[in-house]
Amino acid sequence: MRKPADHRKAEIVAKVLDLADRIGPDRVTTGAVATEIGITQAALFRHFPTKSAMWTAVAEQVSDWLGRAWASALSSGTKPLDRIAALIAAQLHQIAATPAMPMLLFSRELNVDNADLRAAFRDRLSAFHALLLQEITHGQQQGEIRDDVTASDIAVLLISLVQGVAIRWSLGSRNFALQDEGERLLAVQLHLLATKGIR
Amino acid sequence: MRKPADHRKAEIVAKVLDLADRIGPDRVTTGAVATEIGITQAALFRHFPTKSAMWTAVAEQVSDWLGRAWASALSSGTKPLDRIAALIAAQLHQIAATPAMPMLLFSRELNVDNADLRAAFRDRLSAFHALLLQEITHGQQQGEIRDDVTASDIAVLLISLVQGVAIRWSLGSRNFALQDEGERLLAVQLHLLATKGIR
DNA sequence: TGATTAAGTGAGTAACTGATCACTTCAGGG
DNA sequence: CCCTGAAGTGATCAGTTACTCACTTAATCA
Repeated sequence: MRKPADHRKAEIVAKVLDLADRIGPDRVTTGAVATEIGITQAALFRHFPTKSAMWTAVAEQVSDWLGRAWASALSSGTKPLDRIAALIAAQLHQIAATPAMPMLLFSRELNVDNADLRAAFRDRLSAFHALLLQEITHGQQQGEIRDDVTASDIAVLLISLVQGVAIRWSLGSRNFALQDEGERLLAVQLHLLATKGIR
Repeated sequence: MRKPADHRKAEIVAKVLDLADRIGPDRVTTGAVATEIGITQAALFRHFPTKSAMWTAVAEQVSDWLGRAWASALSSGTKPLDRIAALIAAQLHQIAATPAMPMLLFSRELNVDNADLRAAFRDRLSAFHALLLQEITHGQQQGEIRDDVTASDIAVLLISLVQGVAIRWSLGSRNFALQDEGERLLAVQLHLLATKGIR
């Protein structure tokens, strides 16, 4: 059962992500990936020169997904608060669909072995920060968001919210719906931020 | 150069934490620990039956530190807001002093290999949540904290703040002071929470 | 048709890791 | 003074992992 190269590559990337979720990023071995796909371990190296290259391909895949999700979030709604909520929701959705992501952020692969992977994720995170910052600033200019707190601090608080919920979801055996819980807390935080007329 | 058993045990635990910080928790090998201490790899197993046991000892050490830090934080100040700030500051201080902790939360060792370790950390996290919850509730009763948001949600927001800052600090090569940045953001969040008289 | 070549195989290898074991060293108590 | 037992050593083992290589298979196309 031979498959054309691009198909196999995509299949490998998907399996790496799947295994990373099920057994942890640093437990993903070339052997496990290969046998689960149904080919020999040696065959993997026909498609990727090294194991690191597989992870780099995974990072590109995830980066691509995130980019698309953000773009579509930004094109929904016109009010800054709505767009912010859409951005956060997209982020939560991506994490739920790629449960290995929180773990991946702290994996040995990313932090020690693969500098490219690390750089890729850092770029993506700061891009998200920039997008949020822009919307928050607009929100403050339009009076939707209180301006007695700097936009950058608000962005960090919102990003932290996502990460905190994701961690709790990840460590807590995923015993609640990440998306729902995240959006509930987001509503709370946005309520705090929208409240104008400080005493 | 022989050392009494307790001293060696403590030395091993400290070295495991040190190495976990420098090269990642899952890269800590018995060989590396031993040679950095200056003994043979085999000698480690005079003090711990398995490698897992070393990690369990590490968890007990960290748990102990956290417990003490929280207790001392709670005994400082009388106003709930002060005590909350002290709790968060203690947490930030512990993370800064034990930089391996965020990574450890997502290590293979904790998530896959060592169920005891996992349980120990989860217990500690929920204990922290409980402490925060209590202080927040007091704060609401005394009118220091707005009560149009549930205490539990506030607790999650504060914990998320810590985790979010820790992640940013960890991924960003620690290019800012975790403690300062964390306390600055905490002040912002507490400002949002303290503001009464919503319109 | 026959040559080319991408995809896959099976059998390896070198390096590393956790753990074991027989043996040595040495301090303290009877 | 010698005996016991804790602490350490050096050699070694079995298992795992990433990666290699000579070789086969099969689809494509000139």
